[in-house]
Amino acid sequence: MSITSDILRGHTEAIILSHLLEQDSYGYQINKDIMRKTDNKYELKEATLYSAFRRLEQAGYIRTYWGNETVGARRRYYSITEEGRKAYKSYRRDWEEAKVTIDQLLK
Amino acid sequence: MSITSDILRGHTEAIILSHLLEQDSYGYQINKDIMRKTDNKYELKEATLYSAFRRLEQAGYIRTYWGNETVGARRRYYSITEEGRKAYKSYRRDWEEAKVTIDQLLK
DNA sequence: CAAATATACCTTGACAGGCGAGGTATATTT
DNA sequence: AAATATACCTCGCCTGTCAAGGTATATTTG
Repeated sequence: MSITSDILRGHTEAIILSHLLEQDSYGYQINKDIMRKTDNKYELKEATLYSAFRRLEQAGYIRTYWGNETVGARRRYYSITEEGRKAYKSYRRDWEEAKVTIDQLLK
Repeated sequence: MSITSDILRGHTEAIILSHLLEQDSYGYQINKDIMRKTDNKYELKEATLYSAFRRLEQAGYIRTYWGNETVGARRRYYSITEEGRKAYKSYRRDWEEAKVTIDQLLK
């Protein structure tokens, strides 16, 4: 793991939203995807993930529904809302700007 | 202000160390420098700054001494230690890697 | 077949960093 | 005389991360 909690902080929600842009998904899957995508360099801890889901739902950025699995454990799916897409875009702009600014400040 | 507290978090110490690489400085000046460098887009709040100084000193990354001003308010200067330089370099590597990873995760 | 592992969900409470709000003191400007 | 600028500092709140714990089902392994 090379990304600290403090760097992670503030990106969690955007990372989740980004994933949901592609397709609806559920917690366990999102978690695995992130690890796979980053060659296990980055792991969203479960507690972090679920608290982020709560915030995103609260904010109206995602909606949730239960999957209709007949075998295996039940899955709670999440889908991004129109508001969520806007929030994602806004976040992306902020991030591009923040990167430049931080780079400046680190010389 | 375009950088949120959550994005800022985790960069404060590195930003301070980076400033001290150039030359010894003091709190008020560092604060002003950062605002100037970023066209007021970024401000390190005083409470944030001073608590970071405490942590950096605790960690042995900076040393502190009082300036010998004869007029005006006294100044507490900070200088970076050899350990601090190492920490800065380590941080820089992490940041370069984190940028790539976060970009990946945001697609 | 019992135990371990994988899939899948969730909560609680501790911790740490950012920062609003407040404070002190000196020098200059209005 | 009051306001502003320079310069320092502390207290306590807030919020996001996460360790540790829990539940339930299905599959693999010894």
